Amino acid sequence: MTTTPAARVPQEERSRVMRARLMEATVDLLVEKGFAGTTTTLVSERAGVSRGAQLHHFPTKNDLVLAAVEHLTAVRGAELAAAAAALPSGSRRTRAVLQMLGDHFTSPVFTAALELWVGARTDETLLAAVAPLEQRVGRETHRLTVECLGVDEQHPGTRELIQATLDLVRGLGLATTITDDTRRRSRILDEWARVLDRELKEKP
Amino acid sequence: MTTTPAARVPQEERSRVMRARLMEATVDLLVEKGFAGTTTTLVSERAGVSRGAQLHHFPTKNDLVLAAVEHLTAVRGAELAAAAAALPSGSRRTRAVLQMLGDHFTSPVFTAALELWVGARTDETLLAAVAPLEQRVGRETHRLTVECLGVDEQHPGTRELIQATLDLVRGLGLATTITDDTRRRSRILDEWARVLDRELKEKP
DNA sequence: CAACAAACAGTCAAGCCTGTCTTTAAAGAG
DNA sequence: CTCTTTAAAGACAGGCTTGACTGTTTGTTG
Repeated sequence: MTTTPAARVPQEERSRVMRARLMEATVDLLVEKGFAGTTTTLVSERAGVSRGAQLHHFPTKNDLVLAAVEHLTAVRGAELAAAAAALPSGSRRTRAVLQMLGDHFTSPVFTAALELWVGARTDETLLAAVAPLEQRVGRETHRLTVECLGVDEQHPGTRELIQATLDLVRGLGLATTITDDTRRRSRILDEWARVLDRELKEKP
Repeated sequence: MTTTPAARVPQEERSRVMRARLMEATVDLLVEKGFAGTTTTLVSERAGVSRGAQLHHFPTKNDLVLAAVEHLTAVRGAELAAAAAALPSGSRRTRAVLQMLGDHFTSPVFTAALELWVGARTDETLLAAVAPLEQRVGRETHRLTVECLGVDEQHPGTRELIQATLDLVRGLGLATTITDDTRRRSRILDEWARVLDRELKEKP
């Protein structure tokens, strides 16, 4: 035989797969080794892609990380939307929404995003790419939360309480990266749900 | 002249000064360049200390960073205590306490601490040093907040509300490192102060 | 004042990361 | 079937960081 006639994959598809493998390896490594520990060499090894191929698709490390940021953004959106769809209804809904947010902000995707935020803080180029994306995600998350809770954003104070809720879970997520205290988190969210229900129910 | 008889400093003092210079330079660089960007070479340059002297006091980078963590912890405590002492009394006290916390969690010391947290997440050794210190600081901050607000921690729910408040400002601090939106932060704290006063006043 | 120890200074080699370069294989077009 | 273009592979050099090493100055102690 001269060449294997079986494997006949169009180059567009090949590229897509390669890029996906590289981006996913990047996100994995962000979680595992942190931003600084995510070297291009490790990424290509982890992805099972040769260094040449990697540099063909992503000429510089920034190109790779930027692509990974976009990829991550998409994953984050999908994950959250899925969780929102599976939300129960009834009296415990507020608590369930908080649980969903809490889970999301302690998941690996959050960890990877955290590494990017902190990395972007001292990297001009990365910041330019991360900031707008993050703003979009933030707005989308806000919208989703409002929708899940079924509250009226026009009512004064409501918008701020939702924002506070999101900042709270962000803070909880950050704390979790160092010491994972699930019970503590749970109690806080219990109480927060109570406050939220009370404050928001008066403004239907 | 043979030697300048004027400068006669005991070695203990010299060491102390040198170490302090190095630790402060380290903290500065953490803010400016991030954890990964804080190289030992940069630190010695910034501190105006020779490389030899640096390695004499801190044989490895970890030794240096660990010392910086402790130093930072002390600074954080002092800063917060000072802010607490200057707190006004009266009806707007709750808001003032939140402002104090908000300011603290957006200050350079917080930024440096953030870099250490994130760095420690993927560095076994660093984590072992940061985690216990952070727990101490956390408890101390909690205690201080309770004291400033003058609330009764025994009352069910109060403890969780205080914890939530601290996690909220932590989240706000994290968000600020990417996009500094002072007005947004201010409105959120306004609203939270209102809620807090209402929730806590019922439990004197 | 003399000997010792600590503090300080600066150089050096090893290892790692990034990105360039050359070469080979595969796909698409004529 | 051949030619061109794109994808993939792997070696290579330049730059940077870390920590070890040698030598010098300064303080302390007998």
